[in-house]
Amino acid sequence: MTRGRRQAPVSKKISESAVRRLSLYLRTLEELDRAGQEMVSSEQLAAKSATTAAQVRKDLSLFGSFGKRGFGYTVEELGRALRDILGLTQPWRVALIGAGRIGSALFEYRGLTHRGFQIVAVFDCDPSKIGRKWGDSMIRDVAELERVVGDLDIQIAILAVPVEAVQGVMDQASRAGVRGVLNFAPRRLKVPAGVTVKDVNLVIELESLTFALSQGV
Amino acid sequence: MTRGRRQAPVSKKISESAVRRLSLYLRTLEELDRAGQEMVSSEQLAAKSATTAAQVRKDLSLFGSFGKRGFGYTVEELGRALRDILGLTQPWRVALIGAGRIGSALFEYRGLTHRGFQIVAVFDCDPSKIGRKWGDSMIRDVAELERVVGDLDIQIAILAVPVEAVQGVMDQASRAGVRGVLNFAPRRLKVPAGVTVKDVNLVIELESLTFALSQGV
DNA sequence: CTAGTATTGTGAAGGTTTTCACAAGCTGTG
DNA sequence: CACAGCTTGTGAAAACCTTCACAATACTAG
Repeated sequence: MTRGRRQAPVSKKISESAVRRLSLYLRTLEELDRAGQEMVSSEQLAAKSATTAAQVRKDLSLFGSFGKRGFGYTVEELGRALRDILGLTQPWRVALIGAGRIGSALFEYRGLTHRGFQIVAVFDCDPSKIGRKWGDSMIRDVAELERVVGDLDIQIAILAVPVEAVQGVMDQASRAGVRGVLNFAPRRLKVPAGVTVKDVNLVIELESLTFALSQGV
Repeated sequence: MTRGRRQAPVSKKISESAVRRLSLYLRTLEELDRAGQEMVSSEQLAAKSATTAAQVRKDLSLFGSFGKRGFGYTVEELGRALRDILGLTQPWRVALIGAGRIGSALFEYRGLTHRGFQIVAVFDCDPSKIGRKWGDSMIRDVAELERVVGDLDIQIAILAVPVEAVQGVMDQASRAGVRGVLNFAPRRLKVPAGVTVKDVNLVIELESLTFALSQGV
């Protein structure tokens, strides 16, 4: 073992919220890097990520020791470490399922490719859409999902289909070997073990907003 | 006080996650209602909402007592109670700021109006978009934001603008009297006290997904 | 080389959320 | 009416997460 950064203590269980903060830290670090800053303290990282210095240090300590006592963290080095922890050193190959409004917005969203998420295939079940060109890929029939996921080595699926269709599509996707899913339909999906799902649900966000607003009255 | 349901014990602090679960329960109840079911047990509600029966009962007990021992909850009555708690008895008037891809997808999204969120004004700063018709409203210049928010009695703003512009738009919105904000731009907003912000950030969702996937290896 | 300053990394304390387990209470039956 | 069966509502326990506080340590200046 070198005197450099230590690796993760053991495989502890990491909380969802800790992981989300790591993702925030990474964004902050990228901003600092663009601004040309080389070192950052837990204090500053916390201020820019809306948390506390102790929380930052605790979160990082779950994975190792990345700073220098008395001086803080190297922006670039900590960024690399976080990318490593979050699994962002490889590019991820993503299937977008559903070429409606949400699908279209996601397809155009630059933030995804910029972070290493490549949408390598788009699917729909509407015959009037299948065959149309989006960017330089073509909208495919969702019936081909199983074959294409294998052929293109796709690991992640984004489900942007109507709620009635989503469980069926999910079943196809998991049979095809997709291991991670970002689900925009407002239904809790049943998935086999080994498949991870994250839900994005605007109504829940809005309702937690209206709850807060009504409380405040 | 009648022998009916009791009201909230006192004004305790309610956790964000509890509120989000209430929103989930409400959706489950609406599904059950459409299916014609009249009663539901905490057990069943939990199964359909991906949590535990004890959690359901604890969450509800934060606000009062809505069930009948030995029999469970009346689907319709509990639904009404949850709508009341979440502040959904009034319709909410929403401004959509940003008429790009995301804005467009949100504008078309039926789920919002269905839940009582009315998009009563759309704004952009791109002169080529201002004046265009979307549905039966017109895209307005974001410079008019302050006046229109007052005139139309808007309480909530959805920010679907580029990250560089978002803090400026937020400042305008809070000056205009908006009290709740759903922010799609990947930047933590600074807001005056009394304004509540919820962030929606796809990159964080995807990165917590890739974290899980890389761990699983 | 030593003293001084700054900031990390981390056990322990404190706080919050979830789970457990059971008394309380409702309804149908005999 | 009394009893049996079932499910709620809720204190108490357990698990989990955040904050505190300080020893360890890296670097700079003298």
